[in-house]
Amino acid sequence: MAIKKTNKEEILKQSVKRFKLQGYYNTSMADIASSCGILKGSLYHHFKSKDDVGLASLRFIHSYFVDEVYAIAYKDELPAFERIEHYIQKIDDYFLQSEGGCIFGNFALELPKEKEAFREIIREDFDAWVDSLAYMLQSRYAKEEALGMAKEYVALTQGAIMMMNLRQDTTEYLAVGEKIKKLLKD
Amino acid sequence: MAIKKTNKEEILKQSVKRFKLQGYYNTSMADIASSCGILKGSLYHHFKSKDDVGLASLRFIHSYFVDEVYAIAYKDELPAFERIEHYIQKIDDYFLQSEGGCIFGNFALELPKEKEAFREIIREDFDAWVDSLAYMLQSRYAKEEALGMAKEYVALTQGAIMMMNLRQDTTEYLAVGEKIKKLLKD
Amino acid sequence: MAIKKTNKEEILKQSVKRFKLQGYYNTSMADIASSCGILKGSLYHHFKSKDDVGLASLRFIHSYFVDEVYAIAYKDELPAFERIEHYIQKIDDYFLQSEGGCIFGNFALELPKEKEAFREIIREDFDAWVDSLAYMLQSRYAKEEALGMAKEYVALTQGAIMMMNLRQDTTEYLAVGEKIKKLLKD
Amino acid sequence: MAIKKTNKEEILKQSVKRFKLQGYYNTSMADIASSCGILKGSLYHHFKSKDDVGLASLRFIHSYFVDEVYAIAYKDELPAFERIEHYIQKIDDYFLQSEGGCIFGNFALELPKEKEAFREIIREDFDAWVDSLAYMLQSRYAKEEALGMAKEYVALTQGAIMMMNLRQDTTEYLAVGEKIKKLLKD
DNA sequence: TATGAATGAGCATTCATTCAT
DNA sequence: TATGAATGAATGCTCATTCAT
Repeated sequence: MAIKKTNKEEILKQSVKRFKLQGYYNTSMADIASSCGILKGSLYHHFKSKDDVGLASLRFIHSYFVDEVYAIAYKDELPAFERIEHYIQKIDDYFLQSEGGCIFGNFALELPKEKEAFREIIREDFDAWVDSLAYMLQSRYAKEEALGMAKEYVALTQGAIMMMNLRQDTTEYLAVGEKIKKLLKD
Repeated sequence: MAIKKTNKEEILKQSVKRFKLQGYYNTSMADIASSCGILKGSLYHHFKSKDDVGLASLRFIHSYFVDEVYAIAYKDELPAFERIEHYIQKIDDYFLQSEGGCIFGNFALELPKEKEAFREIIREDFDAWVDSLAYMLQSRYAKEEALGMAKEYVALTQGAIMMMNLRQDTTEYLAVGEKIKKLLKD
Repeated sequence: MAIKKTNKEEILKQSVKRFKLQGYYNTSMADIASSCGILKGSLYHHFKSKDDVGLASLRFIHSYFVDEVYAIAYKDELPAFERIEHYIQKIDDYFLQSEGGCIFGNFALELPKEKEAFREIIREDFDAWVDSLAYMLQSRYAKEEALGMAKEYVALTQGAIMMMNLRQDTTEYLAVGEKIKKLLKD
Repeated sequence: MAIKKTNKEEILKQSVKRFKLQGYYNTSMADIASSCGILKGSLYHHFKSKDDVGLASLRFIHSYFVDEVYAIAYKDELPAFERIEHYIQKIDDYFLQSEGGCIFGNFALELPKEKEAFREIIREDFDAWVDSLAYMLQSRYAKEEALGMAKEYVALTQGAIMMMNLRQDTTEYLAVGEKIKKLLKD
């Protein structure tokens, strides 16, 4: 799952940035290539199509979240509240610093139903997000209740990112994180 | 050679449908025209550019929501709970029956920052949504509290629509409506 | 030859203005219509095609020059120098006041060989110009010499108009008129 | 699928030919591409827009005249009359053999004022033409007089090319060259 | 006559993709 | 791998023209 530390990673970093800021269809292979300082023809040495770049971009970010964020939830050696604090911190770091919102949410709303391969990765990421959150909540809540709460918080976070981008105002988004943490606070 | 008569409203209905299902950039003027049974050149008799169609599409749906949905909130002759029940019913009718989610949310996540004219209408709609919801909640809650709740519920609804589309499952979305209604029940 | 004093004349005035400033191919029927305050479809009640408008525009200006300018040359009751002074005055009035140069010269250089109907009217106008000028010069010079001089002056005037438009400077153009007048001065 | 290799110079040769015969607006990118045996999309590998092709066409011909024609004027090691004979010979070679007249004059009369970039190159070429001609004439005439003569001859040549194209008759055009040469003869 | 809607072809430009070098 | 030239289809848009009202 870990992307090889080749040029591919640089291309994915640039394409994720573009896709988040401009959308998938509004980003051309030439845009991505120019962000990487290469010609668009050269992109095809690394990826066999634009969809391939798009899918790899999703997988790239998914890997990051799985390894660096969702993993925190399962560190059973730490108390749940410490874990959730760190978890929310990591999520905030990502969404507050990188412009353009969440590539999963963006692609979910932009791409048509037919792009099932994309939707599958997006679902996979949201599932991993929900599961990790629910895992922490189970330290206090029943399994089903924790799952319902987690689902709601993931949806709410996506909505809050949308509003944050639209209004250029972080308060609403930050309130969501606080609310989640309060669920395990005492 | 047979001349068909189209009107702006018909074009907007078709374009909204396309934009919601395929996204803005992935929908061509030819797509819209073919949905209307006319040639793409003929579209330019009614709208001067694709952006013009996009903006008019947003205004068209915004008008519908303002007149048919948000207006319900201000019918002071009815008890608040009756109003919110009707309000949620209307919103559900729209989002459960029309495929492709919410054009405001979709455009918010797809279009780049530079398309400020689009973002303005989207913000306007979300504001009207929040305000109308807050107005009903003020029958029981303080002004500030009601506003905060309303904002959260609009964001949550957008997130829930995203998940509903992604998972083809309405339960999470429906739960949001129930939760709002519960705020005024009893 | 005199254009009926209907709306047709107004259309021709506007189309000549547009053609001179923008060129023939760069002027659309919609441009002309908008200059007249009507819709492009309405133009076809007066002219059967764009070429028809173009040809009528040439004939319109040709008529003006024949009646109002070249005719001066043949007023045998006046001395030749008085005639040429008035003649040059009229030509200067036209080319110094109306922007965009000479529609005959412009069309001569823009339109392809295949537009023979246009070229014929242009040649007709230049012939009438040369002939009228030569007629005055014959008061002092032999027929052949006068004709040669006249041809040269017409060509020189066209070149001078080109330079005047290009450099936004009338001195070179005005020098041509003075030089012609000097040919009959004493 | 067979890939042809085109170069910029070949494209410019073909575009100049088309522009001279058909005019700028009446020549499509597809026309130029077809003259080069490539597809219109491929043109954009070499030029970023039609205006870019047009400007490069002007610069291409301007370079030719500067290097191959105007330069003759400054060969001080040759007597002025020999230089002017060679100079006029080169100009005649160009305008008598290549159909469609002078691209500078054609564009000057066709393009609207707003295309200032085009007009600048045209002015530059005419200036270089006037200056080189004036330089030779200064071997016999005072500076100011020589400059005035040169300006007149350039304008006259442009007018004569217009008439030559219109009447398909070279006599008037050739007379201009003879007249210039006579200024330094004897 | 004038309007307004439509046509169908054409325009400049962009796109994802291919491939010889 | 990277380049640069090419492809062929598509895109948004404009055009001259037609015609029912």
